[in-house]
Amino acid sequence: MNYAEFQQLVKVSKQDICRESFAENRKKIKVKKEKTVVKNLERIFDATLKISNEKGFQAMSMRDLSRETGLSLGALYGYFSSKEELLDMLQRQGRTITKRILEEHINSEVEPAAKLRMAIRTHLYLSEVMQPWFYFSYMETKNLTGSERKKALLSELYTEKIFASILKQGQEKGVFVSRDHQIGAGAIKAMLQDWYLKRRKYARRKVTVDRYASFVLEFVEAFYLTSNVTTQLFRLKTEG
Amino acid sequence: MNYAEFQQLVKVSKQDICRESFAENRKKIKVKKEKTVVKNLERIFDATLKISNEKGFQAMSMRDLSRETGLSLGALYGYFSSKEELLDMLQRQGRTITKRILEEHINSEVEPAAKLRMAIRTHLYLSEVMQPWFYFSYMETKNLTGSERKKALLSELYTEKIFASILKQGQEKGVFVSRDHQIGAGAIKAMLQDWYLKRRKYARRKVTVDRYASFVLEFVEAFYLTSNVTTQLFRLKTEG
DNA sequence: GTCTATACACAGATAGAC
DNA sequence: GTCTATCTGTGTATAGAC
Repeated sequence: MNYAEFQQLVKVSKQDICRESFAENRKKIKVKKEKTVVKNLERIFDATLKISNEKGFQAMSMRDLSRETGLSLGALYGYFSSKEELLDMLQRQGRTITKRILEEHINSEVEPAAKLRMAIRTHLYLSEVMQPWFYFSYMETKNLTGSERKKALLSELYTEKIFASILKQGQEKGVFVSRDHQIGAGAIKAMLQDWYLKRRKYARRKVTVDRYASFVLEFVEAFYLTSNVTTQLFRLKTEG
Repeated sequence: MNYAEFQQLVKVSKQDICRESFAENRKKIKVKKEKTVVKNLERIFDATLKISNEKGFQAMSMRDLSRETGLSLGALYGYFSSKEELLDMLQRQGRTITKRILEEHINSEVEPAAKLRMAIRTHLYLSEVMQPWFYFSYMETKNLTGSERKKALLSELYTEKIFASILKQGQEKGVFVSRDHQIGAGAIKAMLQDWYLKRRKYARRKVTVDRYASFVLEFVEAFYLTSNVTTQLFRLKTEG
């Protein structure tokens, strides 16, 4: 799985989910032609991400969104019934794609060390392709209300649990050193988040996804991988 | 330096800087009695942090702030001339305290490994005492404009540079393994940020600052500390 | 389906009494 | 110094023509 294939995969998923989402909300959405809905919903989502990531979702006015999408104020309200609903739809869509793709990839490995590598790489690739959504989701979760907020927070914890359970499994099998796996999972997640939250920094420094992925992996493996200790010793002896 | 002493230190610093800030902006601030200014400015700052961290600075209305501080709308404008200026003042104040305290502590150590430990511990303590400000600063930087935005971004990079230069120094002296110190500094900062951005998570799990600090240190040292490799080998032999 | 025009609420900010 | 009352702009959302 290389990066180009990954991009294609996400693009297909996006449209799939746009259609699914349309089917679910057929009653709420006034516009009835599926082709029109899918086309315009994607423009609306992209524009929302663009503007919100510049100045925040609250600060984005419907007039801003109208300008960016080329649709009038009235037309916009054919696709959602309130600004808050737009936020909910966008968050839901991203969560669905993320969950689907992460699970597919991680389940393709069974051995803990390989699973860990796959999970880290997949998450980085995914957040690279969908960077605007990841950033948006992180920054705007606090603006959600009620059940949508709950779901967003659960989804955040879900990713962390994936890493925690991989670490735990590896410890039980003896391939990982016995160290706090919950805080460790949080630390891994923090590093993965930095990739999409500080993307400009990494771009400026010309750090690629792959290089970042390698770094995170080495970092984590130096701490957790049992076999790594001997490797380090070897390096120490040969290098000086 | 324990946590209680640290709290006291920050509290004193806060009032100091409130007075300094008042001296600098004597022309802008309409209210003239220093005692009144320092007292009310602190209430205003605290209320702003409280409300903003719940729903964002943009979404906080001046009427919200009036309710929370107990001051009327008119009275509030005696302390700043616009909502944006309030944001700038608050960000500036936090940056000043942070920089001052971080530098004081880090400069008290010279040896790289000790300096690294001190830097990590101090940053965690500081962000624990000033958690509302750290969270606020992170979330609202994008709402700043012009020179204030620039200063905030520079200040963010400044912290990272501290870690990068400690790592580099250690590598030159041979106490740290030769590995990317720039990405490493970013990773350390990401973990430190997680502490104040996800504070509720850690509180729920009953993870204390000290335990988190120890974890981060062990994690980082496993990767960078030259001498650690032999320690790990020893542990591996004795534990199984 | 999409447009323009507009209703209505609420935001930030100020004036002037006390 | 602080209050209440108010000005003016802008926000979300809808109505009704095309």
